Amino acid sequence: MNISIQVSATLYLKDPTSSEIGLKILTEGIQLMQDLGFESFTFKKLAQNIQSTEATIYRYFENKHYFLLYLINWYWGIISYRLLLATANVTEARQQLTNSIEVLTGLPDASHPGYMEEEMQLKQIVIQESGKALHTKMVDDENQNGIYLNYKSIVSSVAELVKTIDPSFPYPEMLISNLIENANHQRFFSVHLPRLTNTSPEQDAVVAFSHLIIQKVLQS
Amino acid sequence: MNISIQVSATLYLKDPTSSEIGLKILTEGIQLMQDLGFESFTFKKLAQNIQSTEATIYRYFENKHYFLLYLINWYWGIISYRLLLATANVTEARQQLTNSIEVLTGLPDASHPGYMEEEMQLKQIVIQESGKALHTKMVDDENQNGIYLNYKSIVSSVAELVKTIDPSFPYPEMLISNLIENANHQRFFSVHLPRLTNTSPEQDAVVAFSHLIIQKVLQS
DNA sequence: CATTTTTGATAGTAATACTATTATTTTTGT
DNA sequence: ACAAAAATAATAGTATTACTATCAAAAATG
Repeated sequence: MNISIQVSATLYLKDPTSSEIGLKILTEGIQLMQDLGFESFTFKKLAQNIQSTEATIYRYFENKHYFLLYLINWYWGIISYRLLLATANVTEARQQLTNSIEVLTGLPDASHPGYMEEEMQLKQIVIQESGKALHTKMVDDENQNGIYLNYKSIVSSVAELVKTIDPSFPYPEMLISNLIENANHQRFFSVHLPRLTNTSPEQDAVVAFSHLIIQKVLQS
Repeated sequence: MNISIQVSATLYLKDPTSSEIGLKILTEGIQLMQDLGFESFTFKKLAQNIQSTEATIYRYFENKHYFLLYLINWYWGIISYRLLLATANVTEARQQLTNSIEVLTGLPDASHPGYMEEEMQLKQIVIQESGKALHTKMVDDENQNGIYLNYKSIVSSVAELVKTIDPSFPYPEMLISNLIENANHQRFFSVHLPRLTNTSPEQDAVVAFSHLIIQKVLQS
C-alpha cells in the first residue's frame, strides 16, 4: 500500500519524487536537517552526503527555506490523510472531533495503516523548525502561493466539527490552531525546558490535555 | 519614574545600558530588527544606522542571536514587572490570576504606569521572532546559562496561582505556557494567516479566549 | 541511435559573520 | 589639568554561505 501525499508544486522547481536522486535529496535531507538543525543545514553538506553536487540540488529546490517548507507541507499532507482515515465511517461529530484531536496532537504510530518511515522524522522537524518556516518576512508571499493551504484546510475542517458540536462557541479556528501549535511546543519544552510543561517524553500528557480543553470548553 | 529591568548578564559582553552608544545599539537595533526581520538584520547595517562600526557592536554582543535573546529577555523582564504591579494588593488568588492573564496575553497599554516606549516594539519582536530564538541547537547550552530564567519564573509563579485555585488540575505549567505562546501565535496569525484564527488587530479576542479557557478549565 | 534532459565538475560572486590591528578620541582617577 | 586607561573608528582580512554560470559527460527517451 503506497499512498501519494500531495505537496504544493510551488515549493519545488523539479519534483523530487520523480527521480532517484530527488528521493535521495528528500530522505537524506530529512536526516541531515534533523542532525544539524535548519541553520547549520546547507545544500553543500547535503550534496556531499548523497555524493552529488550543490548545483543538482538547486535544480530541485530554490533554496533551503523552500526545502523546509516542502518537508512541512509533506507532513501536513500526511496529517490530512490520517484525519481522513480517523474520521471515515464515524457518524458522531463528537467522536470525529475526538479522533481528529488524537491525530493532530498525538505522536505517529508505526502500527497505523500506511505508516511511513519519514512520518516520525518529519514530525520532529516540524516540532523543531516550523517556527522558522512560518515567521519570515516572506510569509505573505508564500501564503499567496497557497503554501499554507494544507494547514489552513486542516484547521478549517476540524473547526467545522467544533461548530457542529457547539455553534455558540466563538473561537473555533483559534481553538484548533492553538491545540495544534501547543502540542508541538509542549513536546519541545518537554525535552529542552521541562519546567515549562507537565508532559515528558516518557509520560505524554499532550493528548490528554488537548482532550480536556475540548471537553471543558465545548457545550454539547 | 524609571524602573531598571533585569537582563541576564550572560547575554552581553558589555552592558549596553552603560553607555550612550550601547543605548543607541538597543533603540536603533529594536527598530531595525522590526524593519528587516531577524534574518536580514545584520550588525553591519545596524552600525551604519548608528554611525558606528561593526567592531563596536561586537564588543557589546557576541552575535545577533544573542542580541535577539537580549531583547526577548528584556521583554520578559518588563512582563515580570507588570505582573508584580498587576497582582500587588490583590488578595484573591482568582483575581490575581485574572490580572496575570491580562498582562500575559494582552497588549501593552501606553497609559499604564511606567510604560516604556520600547514595550510595544519588543512585544512585536517577540511575536515575530521568538520562535527563532528558542528553537536552536543552542537552546540547551543557553538554558544552562540561565537565559530562560525570566520566562521560567513567570510561568512558574502564575502556575502557582493555578495550583492554589484548583489543586486538582494536573497541568498548571502547560496551561500557562500554552496561553502565553498562544497569544503570540494568534496575533501573528491575525495579521498573516487570518483564516487560522478568530481574532483580528481591530477586534482583539485573544484575552477573552484566554480568560474563557481559564474559567472553563479550573474548578474553584 | 540521435536527441533531449539530467547530472557532475568546476569556477566564480556577493554577502555574511566574524577577527585583528592600529590610530584616535573619550573617560577617569589623582 | 594631565597622564594613563579604556573605548571607539577606520580599515583590512578570512572563512563560510548562498547562490549562479559554464560546459562536458552520462542517462533517459522516443
